[in-house]
Amino acid sequence: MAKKPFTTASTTDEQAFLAGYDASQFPHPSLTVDVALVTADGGKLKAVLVQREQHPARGKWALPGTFVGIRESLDEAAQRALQTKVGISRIFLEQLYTFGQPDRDPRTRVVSVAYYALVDPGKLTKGFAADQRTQLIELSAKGTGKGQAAGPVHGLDEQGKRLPLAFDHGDILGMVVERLRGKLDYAPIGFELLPKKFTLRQLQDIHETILGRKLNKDSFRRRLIASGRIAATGEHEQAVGHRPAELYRFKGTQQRH
Amino acid sequence: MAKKPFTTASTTDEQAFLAGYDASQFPHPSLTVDVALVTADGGKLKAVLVQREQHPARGKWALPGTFVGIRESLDEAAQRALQTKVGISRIFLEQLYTFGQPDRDPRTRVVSVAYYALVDPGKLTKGFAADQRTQLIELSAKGTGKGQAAGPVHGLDEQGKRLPLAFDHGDILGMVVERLRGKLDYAPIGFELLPKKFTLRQLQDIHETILGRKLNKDSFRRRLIASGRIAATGEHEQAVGHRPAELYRFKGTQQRH
DNA sequence: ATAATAGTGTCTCTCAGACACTATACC
DNA sequence: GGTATAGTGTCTGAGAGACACTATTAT
Repeated sequence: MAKKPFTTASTTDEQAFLAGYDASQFPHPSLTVDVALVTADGGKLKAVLVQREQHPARGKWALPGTFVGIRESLDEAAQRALQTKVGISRIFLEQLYTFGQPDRDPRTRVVSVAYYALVDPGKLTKGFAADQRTQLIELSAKGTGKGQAAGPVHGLDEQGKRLPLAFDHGDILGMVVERLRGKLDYAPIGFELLPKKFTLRQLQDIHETILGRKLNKDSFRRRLIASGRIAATGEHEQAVGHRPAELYRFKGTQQRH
Repeated sequence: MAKKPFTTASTTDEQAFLAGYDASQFPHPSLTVDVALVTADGGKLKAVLVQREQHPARGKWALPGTFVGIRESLDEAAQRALQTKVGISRIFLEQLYTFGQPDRDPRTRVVSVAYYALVDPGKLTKGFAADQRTQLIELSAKGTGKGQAAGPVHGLDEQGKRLPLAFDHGDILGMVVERLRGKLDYAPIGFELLPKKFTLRQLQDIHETILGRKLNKDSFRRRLIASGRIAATGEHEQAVGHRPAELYRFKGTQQRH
């Protein structure tokens, strides 16, 4: 086969594809989206997870997800999953990676397109008491900074005890942390985790939480101001017990250089 | 719905999912992989494309692809597509992004997991005369360097005339170029496009081809040698009409810092 | 010897990190 | 005034770009 790349077999396969193939003819993988809704609060990286009530992986924590409808795009399916399972919409949402190991779900073949979403924790705190199965769970992320792998990740309860994740969702969250660390410096990641107006200290806290290490204050300030991505508002924070910092806002995505 | 996130509807949906859902019950998207097999030759970025013989998009050029089998992983499907359609295997292969717009294929709903593969053009030249429909086509990539978007991309024939791409494959190749530019500095991209032993000049040519701009010779040499990712072999190129350069080899992926 | 590219030494500029200092709020 | 954090000015070291120079091969 290596010597004759274009065999009859490959040609008929191609023709079957080109002829307009009937999707119901042989078994296909099922297709879902799973969304890691991530936020940073109190120096901790957290995600909204749903505790499973049924086997398999009963009692373990899973990402909110849904099947992909026959007429909706993947982005739309991810938005619908967030709206339906967490009751939130109009937030930053981006495709991460597609997970398709044949044994990742023991019931049947399920390929899952994973997304991550970012949200200001202030937008999330209301309404979470409604369902005890859905909670904001702290993530354990190994390593620090851009170079190192973060996962797999697991959940942590209030006492720092391990909460197991369902299926390969620990791997998914590990890749989310890695991706956030990698894109932090050149994509509007940090701003999505803060209110519209924020101080440079708050933004630095977000960066430190994602990277898992401390950053230099002076260098961080200079770099962010020089980036042209934020603008001073002239307003200042209030009642903080010390000199109030100026509030900045994100100017929106724009090209540099 | 925004006020009450956890409605009865979402709960029953969850239960249906948890109960172990029958995949054949309602229509699913079909799932394929498409692979951009990319190489750099003569200062041009090229990809292996297949000219379509049938409608839709008849005569246009498409990425080699295949349906995802029910028992194979996505990576395995991508490898199989390369083996079956191009007759090549054991090369660098990495998942890119999953394309799922409902109208991307006019026949039926097809979600495609796109991959990119990198290969030394020396490994590819043999055997391409066998099928005229499968050719190595130059890519038009806009912009330069990391910051700028590259796509959508189209093909170019020997005379520089535009060759239209099928479906959304121009968008896929645009994202491939973007990804290569972004990962070039910290992932073993360049080495995969060269023989095992190469000169620094060859490696710099590869980088310049991918980025679409010239690089500083001195700085490039220092940076690559200091990176610790390559090792001098002591051998030199031969019969080049000028001072022969030393041959280097890639030391393999390893962590720094 | 000449042409052409490989490879080295050094200067400068930019930027991150570090440190010291001043500024301004609440108590 | 005391305390805590905001914000500024300046020095230093690392690394990229630029340039000049030397080295080595084929013709």
